[in-house]
Amino acid sequence: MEKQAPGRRRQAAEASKERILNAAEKLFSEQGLDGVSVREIAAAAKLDVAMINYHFGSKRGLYRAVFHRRIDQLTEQRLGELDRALGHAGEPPQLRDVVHALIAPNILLRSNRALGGVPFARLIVREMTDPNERERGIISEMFDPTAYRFMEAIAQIFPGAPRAEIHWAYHFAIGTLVHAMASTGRLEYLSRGACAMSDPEVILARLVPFVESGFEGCLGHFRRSAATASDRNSALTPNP
Amino acid sequence: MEKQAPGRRRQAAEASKERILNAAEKLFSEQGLDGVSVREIAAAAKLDVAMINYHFGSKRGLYRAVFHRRIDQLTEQRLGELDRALGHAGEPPQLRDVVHALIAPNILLRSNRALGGVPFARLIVREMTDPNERERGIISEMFDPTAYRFMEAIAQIFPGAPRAEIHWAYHFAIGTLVHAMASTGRLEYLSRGACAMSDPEVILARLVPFVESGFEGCLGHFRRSAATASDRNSALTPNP
DNA sequence: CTGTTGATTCATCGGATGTTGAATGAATCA
DNA sequence: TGATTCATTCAACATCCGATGAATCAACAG
Repeated sequence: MEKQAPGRRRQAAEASKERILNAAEKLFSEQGLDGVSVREIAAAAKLDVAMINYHFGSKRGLYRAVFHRRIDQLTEQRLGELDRALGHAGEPPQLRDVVHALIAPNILLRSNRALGGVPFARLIVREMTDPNERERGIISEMFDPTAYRFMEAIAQIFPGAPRAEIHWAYHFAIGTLVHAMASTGRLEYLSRGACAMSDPEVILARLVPFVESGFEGCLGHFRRSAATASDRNSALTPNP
Repeated sequence: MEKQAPGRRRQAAEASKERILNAAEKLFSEQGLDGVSVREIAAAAKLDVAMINYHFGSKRGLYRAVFHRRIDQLTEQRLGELDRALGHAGEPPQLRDVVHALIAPNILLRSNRALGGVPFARLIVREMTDPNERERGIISEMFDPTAYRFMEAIAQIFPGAPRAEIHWAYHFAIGTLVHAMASTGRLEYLSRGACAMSDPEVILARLVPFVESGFEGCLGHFRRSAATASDRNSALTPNP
């Protein structure tokens, strides 16, 4: 027998891990990996310090675990919406739908505590803007698969565009998205409260047109023009 | 006599401060405020640990000084280009010129070591995406004056646009810019080297059209339409 | 030359850091 | 029930942290 009733033991242990993960997610998002001590996290979770190393091996292990708890769900949401935007095969999708699929799950995440809420969104921003992110590989694990799929969708919409130009435009679009996820409060501060990031639909109604137009501005003149010989047949995904 | 020849004393001291500032700028940009110890900075500057507290009071004081050394020069550049974009009074400026003035100095900064180069650019990104930035106030000091002036220029181009919509679009534009300043290496990584951030002109030739189109997408339909009564006469800068 | 100023060095302070091994105790299993 | 597993607690480890007061030394003024 391998899959029995959870057992009060494992169940309690699992609850402890969740308490630690919740405290770590909140504190890491506010202060950064190096700005928080394991003692602070343990105190916030109302558990002993040693529990963190027992359950997660190390502080770094806990940091990784905070992301791992959310990765699958977020990736699933983004790819699901992309598939819906792609619709039936053969026909190029609408740019607006692809941009919405690219952006919406990440913005809606902010107001959905089950998906991590603002703390997890801030944490993603922290990791995405950290020049030492590579050595951890969390961003790659989280976003590489969706990135190439989204760029393929963009390539369908602008068939003549060289792959490098698609990468540039995609990079800019992600930048716009990341900053919108950051919730630094600077928009509210500068606008003296005239703007608020509390309603995700209010954000999306403005962010999606901005990014959509950005793509058009970068790639629009490739829409119906023929690709040059060197650009044709260049795959967006890397070759083995 | 108060302003004599510098004196070898002050001159040597000033050189020490510069050594510390350079080391701190590099290390803070790579590892963050909490990721670097004053001992590491002192070692990189080949000076005693106590020198940091002697010259800058505290670690926080050094952090602030790293920004202060660059603030004036950067603000001057940005406002100078904006003034040139605004041209002669009365006539609305070209959107492309305003966007270029908004973006170019920050991108050119990356390849100009005298302005801080990539390290200072990364440091700005770190500070801009930190939710605890407010308590330090560095970003406000650095960007508030220019922000309002740029938004006024945008308002001239889209006379019917409500101030809140201008704030939204400006916020998105800054996000695109900030991510481009980050130099995370992810663009190069995803594109397998097909794109590179080394040449600022290559970046600007793509980034400016992206942001320009973003503004158009958000505010374009306000360009020649009349403002509503509630929007008219609403100043962009805060009232006293 | 003499006394003073101020930059630099040295040693050290109290405390916080991540991590660990041993002890504890309760749920689980034979 | 008795043995065992394992989550949890406790105490401690070695190290690093930011900061400082006293000592040192050279440049400067008179």
